[in-house]
Amino acid sequence: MHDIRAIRDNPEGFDAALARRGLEGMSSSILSLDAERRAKIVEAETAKADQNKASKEVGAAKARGDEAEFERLRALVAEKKADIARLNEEAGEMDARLRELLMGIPNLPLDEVPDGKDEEDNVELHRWGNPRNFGFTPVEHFEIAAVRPGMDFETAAKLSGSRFVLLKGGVARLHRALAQFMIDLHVTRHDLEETWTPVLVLEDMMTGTGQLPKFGEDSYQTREGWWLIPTAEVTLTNTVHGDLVDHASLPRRMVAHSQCFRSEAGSAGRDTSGMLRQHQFEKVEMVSVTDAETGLAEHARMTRCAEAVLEALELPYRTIALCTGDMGFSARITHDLEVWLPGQDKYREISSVSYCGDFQARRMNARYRPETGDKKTEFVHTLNGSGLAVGRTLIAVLENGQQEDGSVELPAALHPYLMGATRLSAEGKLV
RNA sequence: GGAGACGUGGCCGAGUGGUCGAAGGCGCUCCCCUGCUAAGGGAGUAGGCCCGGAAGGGUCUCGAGGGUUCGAAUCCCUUCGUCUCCGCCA
Repeated sequence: MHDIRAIRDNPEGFDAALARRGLEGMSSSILSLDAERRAKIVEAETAKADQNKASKEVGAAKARGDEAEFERLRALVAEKKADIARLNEEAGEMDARLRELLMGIPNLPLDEVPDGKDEEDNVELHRWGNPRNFGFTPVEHFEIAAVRPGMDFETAAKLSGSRFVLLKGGVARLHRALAQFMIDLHVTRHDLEETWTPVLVLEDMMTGTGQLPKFGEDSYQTREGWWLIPTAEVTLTNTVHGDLVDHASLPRRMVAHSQCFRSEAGSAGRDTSGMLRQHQFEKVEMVSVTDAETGLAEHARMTRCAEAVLEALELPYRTIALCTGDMGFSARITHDLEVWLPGQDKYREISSVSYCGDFQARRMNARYRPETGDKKTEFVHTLNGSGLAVGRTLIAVLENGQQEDGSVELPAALHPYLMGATRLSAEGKLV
């Protein structure tokens, strides 16, 4: 959520930043509503102050036995009451309207974010690794002989409908091994705290990280009112929801492996074959809670943490800076990692690392008290990034390791997680 | 699922209709004393919103929302959350 005072202080800057996102300027409508609201607050509070004053005097009049004065003040208070109720309601309504308006506006891009309309305008920052020279035409993951017995879309469709998958045998084990490997890497080498979280959350948490109120269509809600998290960003980030945290405890670096649930509303027809885009998938997610001073450095660090996973798995990738038009709602800057998928002959997104500034913290009311300077509280700054999407990493490992005979050679880093197995045979066995 | 209890400031915890934004403790900040791996004494210390150049002032907040009342942390209702016992259960 945006700081109304920041908009008041620099409406032109606010509109200019929105324009970079392809949105129309909104400062004038926001500020006129804000002005109306403040005037109403003054009116309501002045009336209320009068009432409070009279109320106090009522007691005094009663105490000294001045019945006439007592009755007069009582009547005065009663009379004021209706006015106050009306003014308060109007002020509250304006406040709610302003809040709703602000809640629906995406975060502003940092200066270093490249301008652009959509993914076409993203900027590649660097590449790592070289796509293998196969000597045959590589196929997509679900077409590899070694994979077919272990990746069952038909049965999953019977159980749950489209965009689900049932993994079996070596493929299922490889999938599990990947998640374990990622968590271990982050915990032992990157010093992130392993965390295990619920996947059902209260509505306020979804609002806190920005999924609600605007994007409810993208997630699932249970009959009881819980939301299924679309990413562990929701739970990890909201660990500080409503808290005044100790500044010395920052940065807090967390990692969790969780199921994620997405309705994929609006992506009908896209990536329908294979397990690239599912309603339910696993992701290893990193979240940092820090302050304004260290936020950007933390973003670079987190990006490196994600890149390290791909490098350890020997998967070629490129790192791109999302342009203003392609960034998510809550982000001020985002770097995506795209892994090479030879079966598609394309780089595809496998991680997204975003710095949100205090945008989510305002929604969550998550603060810290600086130990120096004035003692005013400050909002924390939050970051999140995939490290990595497990299903997509599985795809990448399979496609990049595929052999002409239909088997798959597996990266050395995974061997210990597979009890020494080094490949998936053409029959789908780990050997 | 049944029964009950609880939700107070950074933390712990008192407060059951006015003198309460709120005792006390802890923590933190500043000062004093002490000259020793410490202790003691004093003062200060909630947040949001609004007005104001500032000083300062107003208003709201004791989980949230609503109600009763001249007046509510304190009474009533609703709701969210937490806990306990019983039942059930991975």
